[in-house]
Amino acid sequence: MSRKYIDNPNACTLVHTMNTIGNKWKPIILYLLSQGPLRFGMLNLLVPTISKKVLSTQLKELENDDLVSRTAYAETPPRVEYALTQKSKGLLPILKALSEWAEITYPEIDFEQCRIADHQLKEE
Amino acid sequence: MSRKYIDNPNACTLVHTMNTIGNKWKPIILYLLSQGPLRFGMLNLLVPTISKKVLSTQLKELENDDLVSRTAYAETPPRVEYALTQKSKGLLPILKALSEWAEITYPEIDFEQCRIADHQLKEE
DNA sequence: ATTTGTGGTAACCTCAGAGTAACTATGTCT
DNA sequence: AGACATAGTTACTCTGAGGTTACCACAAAT
Repeated sequence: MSRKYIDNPNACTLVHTMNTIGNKWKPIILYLLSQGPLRFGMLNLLVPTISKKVLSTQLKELENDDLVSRTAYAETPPRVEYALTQKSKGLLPILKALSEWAEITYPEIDFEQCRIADHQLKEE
Repeated sequence: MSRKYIDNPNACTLVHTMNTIGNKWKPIILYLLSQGPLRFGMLNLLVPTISKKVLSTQLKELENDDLVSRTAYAETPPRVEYALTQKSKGLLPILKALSEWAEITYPEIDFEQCRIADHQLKEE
């Protein structure tokens, strides 16, 4: 047997990457932050179907993996801003490539349907 | 509010991509197949910690998404070969980029530890 | 007659991730 | 005094992805 799992450490890094960002919410969070820092409440507005608990968990995990930075301002009511880090900025072109790949590969899927989320958004 | 979920359909395609290949086993299956077609049993050997049932499920889903082709030969005992498709071949450079990103971003992680899987492999 | 090899399927179980709803701290506004 | 706003936490439930074990069909080999 010439081809062995042992010869494929790349597969391991892939598994790790998927464990890190390959879940239901993290790609979308990273994508939204790619356009600038956002507050907790604004993230919650932009992704109306995520619960505060889950959003909190995801952000904490992203912070642990150094993919998101958290800045709390000592005000009342509190203000907390989340932003991308150097590590996650390196990920952006890859996320973009994944996005384009899906668009090209599955032209029959209407990705615009996400717009339903718009109904739940308020104007600023 | 200028930045809306509605303005970010890219995020939707990301979610879709992650739903399609962002789970525990599919990236590793695709990566192994990138070096050539493999039979069911060989995939099971190369990923010794996956159960036959789960491997079967994953391959079926990949086939449904047209990311893997399944060729059964009418022999006894049966022989079935799995291979990448045009769609998944377009994914390979992106998977490679993800892999390299993880290696560069998390240099403290020893991705070589996957080699433990080697103990369970037999020579061909 | 029984075992072997291959590529599965069926029935069942488990547990982490996700969801829900209520609650908190703090200062400001009415 | 009470309501409001932000950024959470706590306690609870629920779902489904993944895991385990046993079994099947078929022909060839022993």
